[in-house]
Amino acid sequence: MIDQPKLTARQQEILELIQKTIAETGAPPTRAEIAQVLGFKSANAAEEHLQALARKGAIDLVSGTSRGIRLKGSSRNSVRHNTDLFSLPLPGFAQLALPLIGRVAAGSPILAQEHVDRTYHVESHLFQEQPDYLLRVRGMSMRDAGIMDGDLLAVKATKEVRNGQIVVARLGDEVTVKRLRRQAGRIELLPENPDYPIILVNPGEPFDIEGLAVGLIRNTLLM
Amino acid sequence: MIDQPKLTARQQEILELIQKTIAETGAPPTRAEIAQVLGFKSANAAEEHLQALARKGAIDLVSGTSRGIRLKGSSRNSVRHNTDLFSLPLPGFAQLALPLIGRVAAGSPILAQEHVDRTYHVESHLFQEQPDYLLRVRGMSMRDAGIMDGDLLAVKATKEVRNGQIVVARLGDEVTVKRLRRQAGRIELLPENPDYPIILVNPGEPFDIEGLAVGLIRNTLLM
DNA sequence: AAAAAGACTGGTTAAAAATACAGTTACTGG
DNA sequence: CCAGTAACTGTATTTTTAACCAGTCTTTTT
Repeated sequence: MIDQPKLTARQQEILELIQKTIAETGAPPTRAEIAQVLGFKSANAAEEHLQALARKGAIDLVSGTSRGIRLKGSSRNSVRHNTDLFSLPLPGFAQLALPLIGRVAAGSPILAQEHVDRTYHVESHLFQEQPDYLLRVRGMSMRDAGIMDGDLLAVKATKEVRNGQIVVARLGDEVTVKRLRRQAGRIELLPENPDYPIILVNPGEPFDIEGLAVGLIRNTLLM
Repeated sequence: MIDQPKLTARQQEILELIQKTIAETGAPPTRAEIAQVLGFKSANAAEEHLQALARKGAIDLVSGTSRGIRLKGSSRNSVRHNTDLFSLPLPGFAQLALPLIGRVAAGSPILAQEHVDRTYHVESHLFQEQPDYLLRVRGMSMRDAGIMDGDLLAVKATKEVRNGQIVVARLGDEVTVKRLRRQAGRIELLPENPDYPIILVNPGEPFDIEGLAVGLIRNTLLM
């Protein structure tokens, strides 16, 4: 057998993670996945460990290909780790941590810590555009668009919104969800419920686009 | 074990290529690699074959993940998997794999493999009750309950439903989402849209409760 | 003590990959 | 004959991923 210079404890950990990922998901992990599982804040830490492992002959790296990690020699017949209850969990997919924003206090930025009720984790591809946070909807002004009181609106924090899209807007201290209409230099916020008034934004009035609605989650369907 | 509808010759070829690629390189192929080997000029051809294989239950597609192809059942000759595919991405956040059911073919069980479009992963505590699958809603019969065409209804596969809850019911070959009303030994399925008729279930007619609506996801909010 | 290696953070960039959409062609079963 | 399915081509867009650079801090090794 080819010699294998001894690995550091950390490198051994990385190697076992690779074996485990292959055993469980059928494919080697990406740098980002390794970093996530081991708690690195930078995928580069994983990259360097992989290069060290490749230098020491434990793995081969296939350049330019995703998940291009190949086990070599004795690494290939890996131990089954699954019986270990305390083994590290693995992501099989990209995950998003979405803070749930409840009431937004007057005047404060929407993503301020004190608004965060809790955090939900969902698959990042659940929505077409990646959201940044969840906003609990208050009131029925968007009822006819199927956005009900208590719903969690998935919002992407951007000011790049197109005409007719549903946006999160701030008018002074008030945060509201409405459909945006920009025409003839005028901005209107349209409710989707005839019982609510159209909001006209007059020039000079405090107004800001906080984000774009990209999806919706309702977890209060039971009764 | 779940049945596997027969594959076309081409689909069988794709499946064998996936098996071969895993055996030789240790990871599943990309769409582009499949296309190159089989001589397709567009990677989309591979994509469509993969989706067909996923519908027929031969593979699982992990959305948004490079080389996110997982062999299932008898296709998985050598690679041992965790019985139920799921480890947790982070301690404390149990993830749920929810198959998305698209069209439900006449007469077949709702969870039949060929209906599964793809699998989404969400945190298991996102909804009050743990769902078993997502059902793509068709039509506007529940509009006034905020359930719109194209929405993904999170459904718990149970027959234990209470009066007034929103359920997935089967009437013969038809699967429908309605509010349930049981009174005086009579069962009614109520739409939440005055344009749709109340469905009266007469005794003796084929009728079954497929599940309970526990939540909703809308990923088609953008326009 | 100085140099080297190990273990990271943080940011950038370009290629790889997934995936959507609009078509085309051929075949198949009512 | 028509609708539906299978099997593609071609284009486009966005996310994922690999890979590199510049640092910091600590532990080994010489």
